[in-house]
Amino acid sequence: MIGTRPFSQALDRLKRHGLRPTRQRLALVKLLFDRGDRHLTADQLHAEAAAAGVRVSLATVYNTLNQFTAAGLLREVVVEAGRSYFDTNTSEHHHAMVEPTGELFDIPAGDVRLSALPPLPPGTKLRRVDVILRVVKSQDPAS
Amino acid sequence: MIGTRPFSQALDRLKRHGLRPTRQRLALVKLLFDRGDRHLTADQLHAEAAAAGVRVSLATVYNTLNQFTAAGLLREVVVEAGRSYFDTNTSEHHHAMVEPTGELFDIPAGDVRLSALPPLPPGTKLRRVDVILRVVKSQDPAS
DNA sequence: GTGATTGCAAATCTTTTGCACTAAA
DNA sequence: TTTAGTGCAAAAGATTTGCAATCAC
Repeated sequence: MIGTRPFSQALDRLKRHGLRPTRQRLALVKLLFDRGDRHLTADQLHAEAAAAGVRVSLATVYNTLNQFTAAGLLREVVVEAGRSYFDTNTSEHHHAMVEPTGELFDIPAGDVRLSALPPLPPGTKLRRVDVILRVVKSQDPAS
Repeated sequence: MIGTRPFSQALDRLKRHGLRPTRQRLALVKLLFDRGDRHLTADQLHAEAAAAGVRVSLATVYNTLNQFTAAGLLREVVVEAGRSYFDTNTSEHHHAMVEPTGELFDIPAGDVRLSALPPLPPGTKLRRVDVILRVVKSQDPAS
């Protein structure tokens, strides 16, 4: 029965990461992962939940996004001063960000070639590399 | 007379960018540029000013940093969710950021080679590329 | 039951803004 | 003078937190 698939997928995803499957978490997991790769702020997800008839407080959305990130379900993307995006794609990749709207697009890791690593600050090791292409809507739509 | 150099340098820098040289701006320019490349938050600069005996309000520090950035004297760097750094190095370069302290180090642009540009979102043109190496203090200081 | 989770409101943190006052040109 | 710049306090926006009520196990 295909209709039950999304539910068990969401449930499995939570269980796999040791998160108790509450009504709110199940709903948020579905909103996040049922529609491909997404970049959402807490506020956007909260609005989506409301639109979908799911009652969740904004505080719970924040807490849940942080838990999901800590559990490895999501990745936090910081490209603008006062706003955090949560990315459902946790595999290695980069981002293009459209100014000033803040829209995000994925850039496959393979599309950006980084030379041999530059010297790191002493006593540190590399955890991750983020490449952000900051783009603007071009005045000339033909170019 | 060498003693007057820093003063006229600060004054020139402001004049060159069409900024009226007030007592506060002169003091902030000196704090920012007399000590090599720096990455500072508004709060840090405000604290430095206070320590140096310069009376400036935090609001003025924020406004001044934004004006300096708009005038091209500084560059804003966003690497952490709720905090903006201002970089006195406005030439092309990248950053290494130490977690979780937030310390920033410059990476020369030449140390990172980017392949041919990946396809950009349609109707946009590239404004800037930011590369952020996220590093952690290594447990093993010898490595 | 018992401990984890939620909702709400209040608190926190960073940054911006309104407005009367002060200083630069 | 005239206009730009400053300080203060209040406002704004994003995020976190304290605590009582609720839910999963």
